[in-house]
Amino acid sequence: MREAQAAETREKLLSSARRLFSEKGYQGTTVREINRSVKLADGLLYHYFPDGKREIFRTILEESARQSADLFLNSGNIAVYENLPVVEMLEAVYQDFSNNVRENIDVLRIVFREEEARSIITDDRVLCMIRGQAPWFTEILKRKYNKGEIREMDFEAAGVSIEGLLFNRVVGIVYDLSDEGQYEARMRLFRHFASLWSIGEAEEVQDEKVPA
Amino acid sequence: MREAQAAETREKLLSSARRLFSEKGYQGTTVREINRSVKLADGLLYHYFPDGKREIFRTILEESARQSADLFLNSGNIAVYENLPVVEMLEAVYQDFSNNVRENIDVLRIVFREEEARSIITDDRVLCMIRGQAPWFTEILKRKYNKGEIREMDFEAAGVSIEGLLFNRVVGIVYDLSDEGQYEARMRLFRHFASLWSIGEAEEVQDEKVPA
Amino acid sequence: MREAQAAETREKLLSSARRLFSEKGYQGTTVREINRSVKLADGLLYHYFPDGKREIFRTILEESARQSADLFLNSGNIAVYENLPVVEMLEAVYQDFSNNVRENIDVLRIVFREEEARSIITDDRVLCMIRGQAPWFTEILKRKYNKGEIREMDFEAAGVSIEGLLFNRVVGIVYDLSDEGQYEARMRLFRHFASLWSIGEAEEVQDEKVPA
Amino acid sequence: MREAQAAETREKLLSSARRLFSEKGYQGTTVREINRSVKLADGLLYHYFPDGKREIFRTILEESARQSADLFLNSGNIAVYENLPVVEMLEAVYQDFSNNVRENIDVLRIVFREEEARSIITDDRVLCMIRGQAPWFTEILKRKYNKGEIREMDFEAAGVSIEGLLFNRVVGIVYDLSDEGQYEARMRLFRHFASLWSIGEAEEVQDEKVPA
DNA sequence: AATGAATGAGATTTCATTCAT
DNA sequence: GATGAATGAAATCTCATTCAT
Repeated sequence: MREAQAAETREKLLSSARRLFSEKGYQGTTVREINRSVKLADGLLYHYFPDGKREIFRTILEESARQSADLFLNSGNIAVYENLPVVEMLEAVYQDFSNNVRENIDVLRIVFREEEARSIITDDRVLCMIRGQAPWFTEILKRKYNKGEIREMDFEAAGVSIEGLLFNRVVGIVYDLSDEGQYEARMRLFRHFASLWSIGEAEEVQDEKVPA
Repeated sequence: MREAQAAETREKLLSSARRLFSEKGYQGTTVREINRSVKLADGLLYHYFPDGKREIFRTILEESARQSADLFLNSGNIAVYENLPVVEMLEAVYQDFSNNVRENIDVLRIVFREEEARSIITDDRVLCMIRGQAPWFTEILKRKYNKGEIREMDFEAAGVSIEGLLFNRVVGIVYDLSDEGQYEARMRLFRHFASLWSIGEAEEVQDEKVPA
Repeated sequence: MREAQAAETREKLLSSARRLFSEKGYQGTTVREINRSVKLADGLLYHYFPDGKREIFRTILEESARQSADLFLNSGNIAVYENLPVVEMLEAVYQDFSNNVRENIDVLRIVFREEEARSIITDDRVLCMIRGQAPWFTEILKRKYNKGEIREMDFEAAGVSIEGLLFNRVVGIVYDLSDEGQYEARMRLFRHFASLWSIGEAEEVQDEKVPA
Repeated sequence: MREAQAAETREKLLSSARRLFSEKGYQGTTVREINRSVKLADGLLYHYFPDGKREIFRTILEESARQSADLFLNSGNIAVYENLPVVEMLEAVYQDFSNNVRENIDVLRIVFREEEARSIITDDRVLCMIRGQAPWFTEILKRKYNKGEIREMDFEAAGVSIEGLLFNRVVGIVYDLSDEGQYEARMRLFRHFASLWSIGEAEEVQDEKVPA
């Protein structure tokens, strides 16, 4: 009862602070704002987080790091993806990835903004992606090759290049660059990859215009 | 003389503030720090920037926006690039682009961190890249196709995918993700693209490991 | 308890600020001085008056305007005054009025000094007096006429002229022009009016010198 | 030439500062504002007034004190006034006095606002008036009595009461309380005095209403 | 647990004045 | 005489944190 309420208050504090930090930055958010946003008396925050603002910040990031062991694509979906044709597979990966990012948008924005956040999320799965760690996409491509759906190639390099596209998507979401009206452009890009990867002769569409 | 000295003082203020804003963020940088960093009295900043911290911040971004009409790759280099073999061309583009980014790293970090900065740099060439604007790379590929160096494909889509890689590089530099020791991994990626684009049969290397 | 103490702190701030503003002017009073004068920490004023110096200034004037509906003579005294002989009546009015002014001296000084104060105290009873608003004195004179104590005259004009004398007293108190040693001069003035207003022949004293 | 220009600059500084001090108060006026108002470089004011803002303030008041030996009514007009009928005489005195006040309005406003000003203008002719110093009005009344135009009375007391009315006028002008539409009310007051002072029986108008 | 009054260090900004040119 | 860059003390205000109730 009392414990449950306390836990609830703690959670409300964390999630409200997370939203505020994400919107206005750590320094741009005042402790008073956090308190007001959950209708808490000024001193009480220090009951839940004795070290104050800094502790609430660290807690948000640490809990986030713990929870998001599978922040991004979990390998469980590999089986689903491998059975889709290339273009559909790419779009499915893209959509799932985008949704995962959107669910973690507050913490991602904090990570992009605050240097200290990046030192807390040490094993972060976000920024490291651009270095080419995420063997699952490589795995999918290899399976498709084994089924004879795509040609032989450097599957790891191909995985890295797709990761790059996905990482761009993270940045796009973090910085509110809408992908409205980008569906056709994206499809065209996916078809382009499908064509490059295809076994026979390329049947690329070339006259279309990529929409702005 | 005196005018020149005044202009120099103004420049020192601007560049010192730019560096501090980039390192510690707008809110994390105090006016006092800016003044100390140029060894000037507390009130002087208001002589050059009567609206204070805000004005010096806007000025940094506005002047940067004006100067960096060609912040990234200028089309003048197209002729150089088109005469290089694909892998070398990609590496040259990558290096030139990285250098351009490094030269503007302070402003870029500010733009990534501060929401207000993004509302000032409205026509920015940074974030917009991920939407696929930069026809110059497409142009290079078409020329190479006309020379018979690469196969036919959707050149615009190919351009967009390379832009994506370059944009990843921007983020990498902004967030201090070193590319030391990444040379081989990058080369492998470039060779992968070269292979996909090549006219004859692919001679891809597949057994190598991309280093972490 | 705690609420009462908070209210007391607020009151101490208000009355200390009122005194300081009255002595040294709005701009001549520092927030620090106000805080020191009530032995409180620098930030506390903003707890009670979030808009700071400005707000405490407005509050002083607004509360004063509300409380001083009967800033000056209240008509309840008319019955007392009408039963006194003319000279005694004038002296009684003068003394009561002077006391009322002295009780409000701080706010009056602020009103005389600060333009903004005059825009807050819009329905002020101070400056408007010189335009001849205060029907109560006219009423007293009429009653005395009805009792046969004074001659017929333009009672309203007579009221206005006495108001003028009282207003001079306001200015005298505001600007610390003591009326010590002015008792005889004042009496002479009152006797002069009594004589002018008297029914029979004037028995004016004429050889006396009004002291400087 | 050069001296003349210097004197002119000095005068411009003084009169501009006088206006600014009168409008915004001593503390509310910045040295920079004064300099800008006469298009002077920042440091140059200290050439003309080595002690800066304070010296310019003292100079304004000291020069004003010297020049306005006859700030108010000069006795030279007594001859004119004594030949007018009472009501016309009072109106003439009122108008001349009002004009004199208006000509000195800037300094008067400074004197009303700034305590220090009142310590500089020690022999001031303004505030002292309310203490009954201005024998000239007494003199006029005596002359009128000698001509048989008014009855015998305490002429000095009468002088003091008229001074009070005039002093109210000073305050009215200083505080921008217009006397538009007050002409009839004033005339009625003057007729009231004329009636009280008249030799025969009073023929007072009593039914009129004094306009608000 | 809860409240919000109180603290005080530190931030931004102002401004009279000085001084090198 | 003239300029305006430079100075630095002091003002207003913010805000994380503490603490008595």
